[in-house]
Amino acid sequence: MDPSSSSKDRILDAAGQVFREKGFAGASMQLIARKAGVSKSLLYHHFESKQELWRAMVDQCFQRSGILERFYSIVASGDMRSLADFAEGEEGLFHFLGRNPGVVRMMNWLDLEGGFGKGFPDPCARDAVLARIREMVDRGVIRADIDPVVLPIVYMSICVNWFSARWKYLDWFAGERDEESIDRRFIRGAIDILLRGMTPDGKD
Amino acid sequence: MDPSSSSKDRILDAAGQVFREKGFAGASMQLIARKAGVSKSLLYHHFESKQELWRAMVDQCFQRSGILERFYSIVASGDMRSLADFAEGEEGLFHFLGRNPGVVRMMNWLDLEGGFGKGFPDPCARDAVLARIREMVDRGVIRADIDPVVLPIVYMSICVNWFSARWKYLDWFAGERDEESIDRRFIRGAIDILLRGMTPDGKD
DNA sequence: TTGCCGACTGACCGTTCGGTCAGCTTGGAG
DNA sequence: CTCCAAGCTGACCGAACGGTCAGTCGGCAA
Repeated sequence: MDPSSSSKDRILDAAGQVFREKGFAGASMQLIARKAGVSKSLLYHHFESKQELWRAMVDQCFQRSGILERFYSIVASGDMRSLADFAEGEEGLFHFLGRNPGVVRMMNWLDLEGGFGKGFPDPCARDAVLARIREMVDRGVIRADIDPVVLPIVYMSICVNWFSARWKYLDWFAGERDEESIDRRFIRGAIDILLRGMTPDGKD
Repeated sequence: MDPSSSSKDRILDAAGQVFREKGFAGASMQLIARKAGVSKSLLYHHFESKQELWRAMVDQCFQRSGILERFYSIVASGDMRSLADFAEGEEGLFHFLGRNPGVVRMMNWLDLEGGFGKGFPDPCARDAVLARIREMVDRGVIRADIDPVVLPIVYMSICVNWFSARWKYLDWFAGERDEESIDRRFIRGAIDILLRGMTPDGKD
């Protein structure tokens, strides 16, 4: 842990590591303090409780990664000409999530342990997402008979689950050089299935 | 908790409820014992440790749901004439998982907390799954240029994540009668996307 | 120099954790 | 009836938990 940064930042970083690895229930304040190189008491000097530290770590995780801005700019802006911008491009959400596996894993803990922390996407994202999808349907880049509610959930599910369960599938990708190239291959393959479906000619 | 069943079964049932809700780290033997209506000591009479109880509960969960037999019969048998049998039919894996949300949620805990418990799909499933996909490609029911490794992972991801995060999306499905009909609508929509893709005519 | 404040610590609190153990009850075999 | 094993319990253990608190320290303003 970098000793030059402020102790509060070091605590947040350590909390990020421990919480993301073990979840809320599995993490202990002792371990976070040890990883940050400070006493346990200092955690309570900067944060009211374990839940408060968790919340702060979630906020920092979202903020530092810029996922919310990225998400809303992709969803709400009008400059998305095709699905490629949405999913396939290096600047698309899928690759962005792929470049931030920690955030995605944290999102999975939020799903399972529920409760505190704002979660993502938050409730107010719904209308923006649905409006965007409806617009893309109007422009003909998304099939009209697709369920507009199901689509974003499927999209998120694939990404969120991958970064929790990928360790189970590492040996399925025998021959790949490293984990990063496995990630890339999975994302490319998943986007391909999402865009074009698994059947030939889009029919069963 | 049904008092007529054996105490060991009551413990396993209670462990299932608590573990699935709180995960391994978040669950306590005290609470499981209380839910089962027995003393904590009895848990240790029937099971060596907390890990052993977790493992037994995972086994019972897999066995009772019949998910492994179902999975291997779907994957390995030759009587699957089309993708409909694999995914869309009421007897397909997707609907089967939808009818067993507890198993799916447990699988998500296994993914995140890693470690003990055999997990699913187990490593030896890989070859069977890949052979099956290759055969379906040969018969022309799956596109030849699809990544055969990515497909089953995407498939599992959608299902596993849905039953962990569905509480976040309940209000996205405004107008649906109950949670069961939401599940049905999601599964139908997700299978539709999986089979046919989100683009019209299967192209971007 | 004094006073104050925020950063920081170690000792400590009550509680709960996973786990142990001696001993009680019960029912079937001999 | 005796015996024994299995089912079952409450009291208990040391460790770890989240959290508190009195107090030390360095820096800064007056």
